Amino acid sequence: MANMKQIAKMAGVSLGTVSHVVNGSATVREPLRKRVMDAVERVGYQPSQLARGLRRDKTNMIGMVIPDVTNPFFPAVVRGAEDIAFANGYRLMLCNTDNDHAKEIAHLNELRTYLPSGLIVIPSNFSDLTAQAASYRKAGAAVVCVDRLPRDWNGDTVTADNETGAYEATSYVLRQGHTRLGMISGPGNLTNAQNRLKGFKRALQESRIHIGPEYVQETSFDKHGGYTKALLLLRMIGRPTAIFAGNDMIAFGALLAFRELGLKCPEDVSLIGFDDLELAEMTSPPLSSVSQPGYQMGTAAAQILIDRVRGDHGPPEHIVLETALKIRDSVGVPPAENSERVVGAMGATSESRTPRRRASTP
Amino acid sequence: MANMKQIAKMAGVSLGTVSHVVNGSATVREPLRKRVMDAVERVGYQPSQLARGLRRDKTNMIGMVIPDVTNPFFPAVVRGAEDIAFANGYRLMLCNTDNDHAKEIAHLNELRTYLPSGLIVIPSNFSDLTAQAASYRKAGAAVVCVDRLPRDWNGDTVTADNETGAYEATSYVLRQGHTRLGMISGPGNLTNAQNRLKGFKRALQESRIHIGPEYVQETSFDKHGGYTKALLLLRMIGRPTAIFAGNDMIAFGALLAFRELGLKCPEDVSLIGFDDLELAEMTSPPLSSVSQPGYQMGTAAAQILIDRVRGDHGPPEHIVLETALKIRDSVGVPPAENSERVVGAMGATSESRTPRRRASTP
DNA sequence: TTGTAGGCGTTATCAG
DNA sequence: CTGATAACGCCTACAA
Repeated sequence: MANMKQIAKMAGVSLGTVSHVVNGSATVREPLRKRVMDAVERVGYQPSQLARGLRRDKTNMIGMVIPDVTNPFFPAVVRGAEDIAFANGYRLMLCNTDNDHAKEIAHLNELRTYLPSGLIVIPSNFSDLTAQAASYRKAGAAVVCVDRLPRDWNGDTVTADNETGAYEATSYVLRQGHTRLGMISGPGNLTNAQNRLKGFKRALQESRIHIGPEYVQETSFDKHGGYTKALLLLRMIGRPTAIFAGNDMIAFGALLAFRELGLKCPEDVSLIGFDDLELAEMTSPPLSSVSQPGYQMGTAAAQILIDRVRGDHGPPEHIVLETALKIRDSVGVPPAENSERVVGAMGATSESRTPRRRASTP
Repeated sequence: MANMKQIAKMAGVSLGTVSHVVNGSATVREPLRKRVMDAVERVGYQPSQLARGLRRDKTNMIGMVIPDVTNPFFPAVVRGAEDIAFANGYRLMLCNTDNDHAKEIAHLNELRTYLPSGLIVIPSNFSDLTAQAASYRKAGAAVVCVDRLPRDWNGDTVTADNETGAYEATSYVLRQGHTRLGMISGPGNLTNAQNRLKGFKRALQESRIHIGPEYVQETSFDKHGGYTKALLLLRMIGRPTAIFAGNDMIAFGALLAFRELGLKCPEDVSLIGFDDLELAEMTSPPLSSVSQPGYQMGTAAAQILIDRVRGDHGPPEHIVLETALKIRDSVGVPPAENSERVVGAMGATSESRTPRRRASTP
């Protein structure tokens, strides 16, 4: 690959002049400039990002640290970030933490040796990024947190308005006449799960509806958790007539549980999710859900990051994106009180009937 | 961040010695070695990947170029690659091409200036990577293609056994008694789509079943394409009693079309997909599909790449992974011949009822 | 306006 | 076995 020295020789100018025209760091007189540009064109010269990064103490890379690309909500965020990054000449280094804080730290430590311009992080469970972020900032790199926030986070953030979204979803369910609601919430230490729970409770409160603590179950943000907790909720005496799932994956799991118990949705139980994944409309019945703008979360985060790199030293930004209630067919009116069919008597063996994980071929 | 010079000073040795102990490039006597290691530990020294890359003419980065992370099949591949990469000290730079060859080329060109160890690419439509790959190889970087192959590709490959998978799926459908099959195939220029079509045709041939060319529709690998083409197929006189979808997204679109036409699956039409996405079991009815090991495709690709970097100069590897037929509920016996309900009379306005794209919140 | 030269943090070569 | 020292490709004072 060609380098500046070669271009300089070809154009009959000094190496420094080449650098100046390439970077516009000094006005070079037209004839020289043209000679340089011609040489650049001719050999398709591109400056080495490595050398440049070494010299400038900063590369055009952005570390993107997420729990798991395989989790259907995150790719949208990644894609949004990549689009903005690419449009501005930045590249994304993708890291999966599996929600493991140790792995997260490991990634952050290694990433730093590439001198990225910044980090876009969807924190893992129990994340504490303050120390790491401080170290990155000292090196002139920006760190923005997305979707959920680590403990005591004081930097830039991009989140969805989880509380309002949950509030609206719950209110909608209440308006259909339900009074015994259940919630299958995400991990209690995740701020997004916390806020959705808060919205849920606020809506109940405003309607002066009380539910026992056993109606709120906490689990991980996945199908298996939703399945297990839905089973639990539905086997209670006085089972909920509607369930608010902390996210769509949980809702999908709940749907599996409904199916297993022979309960029809929404005739026997109503269900509403959060995320509005692309496949929510494919389930049976099509899932009502709170849509949150994953792609925009990514673009917003990348944009803040790039602004910071370009010298924006203002106070921390806290972008909160709106959610939107997406009504489909999974919420109906509550069943007549006396129609509650007892289920779950046969449930003793249900542990072994857990939904299969993704099939794998050797 | 600490550098070698500082470590050298702390340990009271020369810079070169530090390099030797860090890289094991020469045996350093124990006392010295220990002093160096202590200093390294104390300040948490990590070598600059930038400087190292500049010097070695190669970094520990792997460019991962895919059509779109947002497409549910690809994240598994990415994840597989990232796991192997991470375990070996490599990082992934993720690039989305949107199946646009120009964008693909742009990515490859820019990536090169980071001197990656190699590239894992899921080629775009009409991809021709021969020139680019040659240039990468000349620079000592490896290039492996995954899932589908560019025109005249002669390098390492990792693919699924698409033809066999499609053959088995089709045979299974035929065994249920169907004789009028339709196929909604992926883009004709994609090798994976071609091979699935080939498997489909081979199964038909072996059963001596002939279908007119209008029973094979080609479209893009997405829900919208599946929806449109399914509508078309189902409005034919003598419509197929079973449809083989080129991938699950197409199948999902077909399901939407069934729903719109009031056709029950599998009573009125059977359907089978390809990919076995995690959400195939959530649809109504649960979708039978050919499962292909995306994660393993990623790990295999990364492993080949790393082997190459480590000096494996053998002939091109062509890894073909097995698929597995996943039987759920979307394939049944064909409906009685005279029960074909005419549909589609009201379909004139259907263009406007296209499935919505993902909702976006401003 | 243009050129020169030092140095970013490493690795690798080559004396000692 | 250890220590200088010269690149790697680029940017940026500073000098001309």
